[in-house]
Amino acid sequence: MADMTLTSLQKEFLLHFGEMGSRWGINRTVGQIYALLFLSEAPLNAETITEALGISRSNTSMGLKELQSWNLVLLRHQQGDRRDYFTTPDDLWEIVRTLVAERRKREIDPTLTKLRELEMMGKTGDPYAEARIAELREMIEMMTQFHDEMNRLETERLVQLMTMGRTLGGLLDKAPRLNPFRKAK
Amino acid sequence: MADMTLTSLQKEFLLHFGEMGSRWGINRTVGQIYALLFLSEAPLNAETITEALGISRSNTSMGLKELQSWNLVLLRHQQGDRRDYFTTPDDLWEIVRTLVAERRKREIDPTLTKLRELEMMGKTGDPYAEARIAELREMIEMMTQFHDEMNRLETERLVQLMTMGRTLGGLLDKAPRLNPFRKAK
DNA sequence: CGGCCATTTCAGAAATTTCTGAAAATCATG
DNA sequence: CATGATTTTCAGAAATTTCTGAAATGGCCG
Repeated sequence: MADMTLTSLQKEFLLHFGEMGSRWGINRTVGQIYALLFLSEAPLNAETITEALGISRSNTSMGLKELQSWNLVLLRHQQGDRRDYFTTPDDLWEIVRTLVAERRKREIDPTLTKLRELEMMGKTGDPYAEARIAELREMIEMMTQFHDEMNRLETERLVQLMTMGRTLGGLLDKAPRLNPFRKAK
Repeated sequence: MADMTLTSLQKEFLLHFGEMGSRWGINRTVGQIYALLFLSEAPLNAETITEALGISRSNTSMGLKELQSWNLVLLRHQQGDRRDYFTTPDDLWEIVRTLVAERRKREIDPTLTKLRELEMMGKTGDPYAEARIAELREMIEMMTQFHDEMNRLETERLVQLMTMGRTLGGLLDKAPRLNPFRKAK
């Protein structure tokens, strides 16, 4: 295995990601595996990760599986070595796009589906709840459509948009108004 | 207590929020309490919530405390009744703003602080990790600044921006370019 | 002050999630 | 198709989180 003495920088970063893991909807181990890969220039194999983090080999396997299900790691192979090596994308913007897409898939889309389903139920004798649900569905649709738009922009454009600062408000004056939308109460 | 027979619409919505709770970083009970308040036109007191959800009074108390720490519920009082009554804001945009702000506070800000702290460590003998950490910090700063900007817009403007659709890309051509930023590799 | 109603706290019980070691599956290669 | 290296699965153990009932706290009113 590559020498797996971690620098104090790596150690601290990795412990932080571990602690934050629970807040981000992944567990400590998964957070730490990700952090380790993120800071490693070269791809790492499961055995190296296991040693570096002092966890069981099976736990590493499950953690990597979880990261793969999030599309957060890339699988690489080395010439003449059958083991799997993992990395994270170099491009941070790609990472963020993936993260947002996956979170949307897990945290938003199922709710959108459920809301549409509830609206299909028809009259329920609770007009207030029906209205609230419809309103919520509309808002989520608007936000996911906006996300789709942002996602369509190339990275350079996205950065341009994000660094616009105060101009954002003024810019809207120049935009044609489409889809006039009722003002929120 | 107000009659707490739930309609089937309420029941389904509430169960869904309960299930999603874990994905959203709150627990089932907290999700259900929020869902119930969200669909109720009138504010509810703890006893009513307890009965409606079939949980213990103390669990309700803890759940409400959690929701208050997220600023997701409003406390109301009724004339001649000493009990606390809770609701959610009518304005969904306000709810989303709060949600995003709180998530940022819990999920992003501590990491930003930690990254800055790690950068203070100075030379660590791991230039790649140092560079990666700096790059991550820069990106998070850019995104949080963008969030601050969006947050500064009034709701009407925000809706206008979000409903712009395809025009978004074209609009950028009209914007003055500030802060040219290196293209991602 | 004392009684009463409402809410919070908290220690332990219950439920859920995470982790491990051992066994099973996979799969390239001789 | 047998071998050995690698990865995955999975049942139970360990750790963590959530929930409860009982006791403590808080505060209003007479």
